[in-house]
Amino acid sequence: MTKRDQLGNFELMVMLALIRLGDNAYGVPISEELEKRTGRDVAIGSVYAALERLEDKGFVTSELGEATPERGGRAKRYFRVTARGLREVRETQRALVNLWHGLPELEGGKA
Amino acid sequence: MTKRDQLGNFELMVMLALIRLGDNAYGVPISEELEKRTGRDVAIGSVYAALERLEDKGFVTSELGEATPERGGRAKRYFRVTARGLREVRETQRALVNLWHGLPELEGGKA
DNA sequence: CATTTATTCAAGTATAGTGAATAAATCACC
DNA sequence: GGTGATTTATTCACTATACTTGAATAAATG
Repeated sequence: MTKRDQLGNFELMVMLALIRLGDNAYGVPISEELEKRTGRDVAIGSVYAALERLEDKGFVTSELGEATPERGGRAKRYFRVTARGLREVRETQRALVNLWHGLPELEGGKA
Repeated sequence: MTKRDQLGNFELMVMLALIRLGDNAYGVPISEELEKRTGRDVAIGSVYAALERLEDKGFVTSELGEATPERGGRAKRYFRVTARGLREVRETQRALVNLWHGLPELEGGKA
């Protein structure tokens, strides 16, 4: 019955990319950041799907960027994490770190 | 078409509990370890389901315990992580740590 | 056969991955 | 100044995989 709205693996990664990107967090750079730091291919569609779920859960908010930049292309939709979202990220991080802390098999993954 | 067999969030946690438990890794203590370190309720059925997926992926192996212990109850099924499983855990850990490394919002989650 | 300890099953919901379609802006050209 | 090509970005429809839950089953002992 618990409706806990936990973070999935990919959702957590998206949240972390979002935090790092700050004011420049929208679809494309989020995707690039994930590829760069994880070394895995990231389908952009997955990113948007995760962002939508996260917004539904109240972990991020979004707003459209300015309507007429001096380049071609559609307007960007900027995302930012909410206080609740940040709390949830910390919570998930804490759980993981508790689980792997002190395991000699997992050295080098430090902080 | 990519069949990458990545670790889900819960699967990762189960793997970590498995590593920590060593020779005593079977359903019940795995579940307890998870509850203890994450602070979240864990349905034992979820643990078994994850273990089965992990075994399918070649990340863990299992074998039945001795048939006649001096207590009631069915025989235990012991699990252990494979070399490939350990590699995958390290890989996932590395990706996460890369993503949160250096973010001031996430201090205190150290190693 | 009652009790204990443990695993398995079935069926539902949630999360993730993919490729193609659509949207909204600028630019070049006449 | 209207039209279509180009650019940048988001959305959609579907499929696949992961997770959850509660109840059922299994295998041992007293």
